[in-house]
Amino acid sequence: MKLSTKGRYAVMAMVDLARHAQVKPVSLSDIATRQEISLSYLEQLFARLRRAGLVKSVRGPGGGYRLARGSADTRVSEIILAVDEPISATRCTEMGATGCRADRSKCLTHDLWEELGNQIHLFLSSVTLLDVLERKLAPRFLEAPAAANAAANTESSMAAAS
Amino acid sequence: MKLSTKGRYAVMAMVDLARHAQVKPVSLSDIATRQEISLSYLEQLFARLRRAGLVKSVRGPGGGYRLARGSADTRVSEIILAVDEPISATRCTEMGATGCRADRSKCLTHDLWEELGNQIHLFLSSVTLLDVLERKLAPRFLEAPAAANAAANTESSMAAAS
DNA sequence: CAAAAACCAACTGCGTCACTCGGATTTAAT
DNA sequence: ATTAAATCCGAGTGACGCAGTTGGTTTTTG
Repeated sequence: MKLSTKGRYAVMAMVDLARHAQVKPVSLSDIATRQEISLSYLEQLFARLRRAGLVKSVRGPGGGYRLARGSADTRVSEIILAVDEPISATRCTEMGATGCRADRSKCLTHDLWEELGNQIHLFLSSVTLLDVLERKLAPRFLEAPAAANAAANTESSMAAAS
Repeated sequence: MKLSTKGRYAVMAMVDLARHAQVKPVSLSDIATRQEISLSYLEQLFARLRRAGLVKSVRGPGGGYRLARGSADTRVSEIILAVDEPISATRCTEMGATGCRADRSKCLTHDLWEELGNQIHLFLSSVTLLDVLERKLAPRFLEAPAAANAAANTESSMAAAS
């Protein structure tokens, strides 16, 4: 999962859409002025979002976009995956068993990137548009037991010893 | 924290260095052939790693690089922060209280990106080079999902972020 | 019909990435 | 002393994605 400002723009726009599309569809020019994003750039982003089935469009005057599903059923990870094109799979990333698993010494880091991708996806798919609107992000990640924090800041001995 | 293939190259090289620098320093040409990375590109990466204090250099024939600290005391997050230049801080990201906090509606997503950055940094700083070598990555993150949530309250995660 | 909106395609300036080239310095080995 | 191995250094290059622009077309409402 790629993390770029492009995905951030898309999420900003989708949050704006979820916030203002209560009664009638929201035009992209409204979002553009509110979020200070270029209209044509928004068009490109929403073309992808529409193809991904995340929004529905209404053409003609008074038209605009609505969420295809509810704001509680639209996850941030879906938005980012919709607008970012899939990773280039340059070296070892994400290629199948043939490309990388064969040579173990070269791809010691493979598991690391895979697990990092899992973490990111886990976090972003745990947050819905409604969560962002209500500023409740990923309660599972904010439970914050103090013990975990202490461990997180001083785990050098742990990691080294084990 | 930016995630690019550049940081991945740096981590690959540093893992290779940690693996082979037992007795004598490791030359970049060795790493280049083993990891299939261009030598001059490695030179640029190691210039940054050296400036960041992660490696030490030995010049002349038989020279090369060593880890400045032990492999158990070198964290993946440090490597990535060393080679990736700081984020461009384009729109709202990471700017202080003045830039973004003022307009709440525009930056509903601010907390989301901040927390995502915290998650990524927390994960990558919990993995050392030794962990990668021994394929023990962040046992806390591989436990049962309920207990594995690396939780961070605001202060500690800010402190860890940088 | 006119205006508002979604649609669409092509192009542009810019920055980063991964890499190359051509050196210079340091230092061990002969 | 010479050679060669290595780090250092700066400049430049092709490709690519990002963010935006231009200039339309279609659809639909009033």
